[in-house]
Amino acid sequence: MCDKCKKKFYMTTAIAYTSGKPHIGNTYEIVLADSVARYKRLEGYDVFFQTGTDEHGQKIQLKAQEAGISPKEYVDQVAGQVKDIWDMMNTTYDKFIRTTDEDHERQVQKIFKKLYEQGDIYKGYYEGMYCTPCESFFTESQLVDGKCPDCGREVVPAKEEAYFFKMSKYADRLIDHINTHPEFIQPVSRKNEMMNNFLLPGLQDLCVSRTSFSWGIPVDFDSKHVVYVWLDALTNYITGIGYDCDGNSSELFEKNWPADLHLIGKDIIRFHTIYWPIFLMALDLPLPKQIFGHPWLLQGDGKMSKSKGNVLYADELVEFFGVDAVRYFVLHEMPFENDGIISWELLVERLNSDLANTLGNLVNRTISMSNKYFGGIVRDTGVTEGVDEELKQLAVATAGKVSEKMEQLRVADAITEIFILFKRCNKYIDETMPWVLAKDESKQDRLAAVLYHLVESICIGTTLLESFMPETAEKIFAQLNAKKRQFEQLSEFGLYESGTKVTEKPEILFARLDMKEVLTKVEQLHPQEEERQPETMEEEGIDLEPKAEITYEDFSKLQFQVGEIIACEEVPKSKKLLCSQVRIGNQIKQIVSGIKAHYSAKDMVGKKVMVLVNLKPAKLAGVLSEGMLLCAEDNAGNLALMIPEKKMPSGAEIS
RNA sequence: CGCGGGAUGGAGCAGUCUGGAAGCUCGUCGGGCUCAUAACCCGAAGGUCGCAGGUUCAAAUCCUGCUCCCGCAACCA
Repeated sequence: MCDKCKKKFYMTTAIAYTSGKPHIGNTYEIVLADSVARYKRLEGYDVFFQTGTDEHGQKIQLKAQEAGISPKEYVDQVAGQVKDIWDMMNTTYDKFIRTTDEDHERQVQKIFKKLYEQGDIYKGYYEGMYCTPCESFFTESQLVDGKCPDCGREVVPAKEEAYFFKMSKYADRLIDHINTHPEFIQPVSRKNEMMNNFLLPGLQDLCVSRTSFSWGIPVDFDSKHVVYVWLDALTNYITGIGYDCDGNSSELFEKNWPADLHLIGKDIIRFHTIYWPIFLMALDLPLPKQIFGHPWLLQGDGKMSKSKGNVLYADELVEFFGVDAVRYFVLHEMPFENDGIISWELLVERLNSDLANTLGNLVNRTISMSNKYFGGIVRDTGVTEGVDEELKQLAVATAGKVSEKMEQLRVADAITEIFILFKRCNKYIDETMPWVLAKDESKQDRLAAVLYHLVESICIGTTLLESFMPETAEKIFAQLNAKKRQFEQLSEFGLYESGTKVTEKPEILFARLDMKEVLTKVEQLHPQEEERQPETMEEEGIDLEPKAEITYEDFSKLQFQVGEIIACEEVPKSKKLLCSQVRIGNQIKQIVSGIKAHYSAKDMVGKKVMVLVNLKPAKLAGVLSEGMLLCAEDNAGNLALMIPEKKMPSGAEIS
């Protein structure tokens, strides 16, 4: 196919927020996208694959402040990290856009202005209660006793100037589009969610500017404001390929827009299926063809956490298992609609059984036999038997099956199809028993044919595998002295050049790993927290950031007393809160505490505990709390109430 | 009644929309084989498909109620 007649395919990932190093979950998305991009290229599409980083916002401004550097320096650092990980994962993006890129910023300003001028964006006021010292807005419901929840001071009704986007104007058009394009939102279950929760009840106008922080793209005609999040972030999909809202868009843009696929996490589906299409309508641009909200990769069984040493980052996993094994795992283990689980144990299991046993060993034994029996020369002697047919048929049918799955973005299933072929190859070896043929002089041609069929099948499977495990595919081809096939050739059997010599020393593709060894190493890397053993045991001490020194006068402001819990119940509608009636001397205070996970309401009753009594009352989950029960907390978040070491009367002062 | 997701043999998942013999991978057990990375191939055991009702000739699948998990949200005082 000539380059010009290739069909274009423009796809993107979400841009990563540069507030910190991306973890395995973020990394999953780029690998998923990369496998789709690579597969589309194999199928003959002219793919443009964009990813990048989202670098504005208050959070980043704060992080930079903490680090004592400028926001720009900070995002440069993190964006570098993100890019390094993307590159380490061997992903073939064509463009890495950063929202701090000059051309992006300029274009966002122009877009903002244009939308303002055509009346889609209007200046309004964000109304609420304002606490001047805290410089913060609060809604009525956030206030505590009508005062600032942060500092407790008076708040005044105030308005903050802000620009809003008129969402409702385009809602009907969007609803119509979604209804007439069932493929627009994937998986379909998300579509209903969007419709029922947001579109049908009526869209609120979206606040698209802020004055409360400065790290953002300034609104050029109103310099107090910076563009707020979505208008900045989402537009990367068009600015990255050269959109210009004055009509001078690049050729790249004209060729590639609308996008064929936005791959995003399920958490930001709303923004991509509602706000983004509406922005595009306002700009009079066609809508992307499909938005796929993938599920999340979760860690372990919930018990896994820092304290168990099972926090997972891509670079660490790659060190243990190699890039392709990690790619394989995240792609294969990730279901289509529900969240998937990743853990060291599962990773080892998959690596051993699928990669080492099924695939690696197949390649290895095939090459070994070719060397042993024919000095490495693989010949097609044409001596076929009935048993060959099944293998051949499967081999030539696999590409079609994989494509079908990929079309639906069922990447895990697509990979499974390829491995079905490899498993069939292993079975074929048992069926044909080359080692028996080898002992019979008259069966030499048959033996050669068997090995040829194996090599040929492996080549077909490996071509398909390249999208998911590029390095491994390359290694296999190198060992077989073969080349990647064209997609159209995958339905032909027998293209491996007869008489080719395979490598003499097959390299182990994936060494089996010992589960215990891996887990031991992991533990060394992330020392487990000491199991809490009630009696003895030297414990690991906990060091905290030291706080500023205080005077005795400061301390004496706090009033601690022993309180007896005379009743306790769970706070309805809350997950962590218990509401206790605490007798302190002769008065009873109601105290709400976030300790439900550690104490049941029944456990609490009768305990004499340490109470901070002169804390300003506050409402928690709507329930008044007039003090604080003091607890010790360990690194794992376990709580222990402070209880007097000897019997003390209720109300006894603690000082 | 804040929003959403989930519950299928020991583990991880598919199947649920469009009812019709409970499936996949791993693990376990037994057997075969020896070219190969203690790998490969075959076979078996193991599930009242969270619970209770209902609809139906037929329910993992549809309806109702409930329980338990997990995210997010919530002022973890």
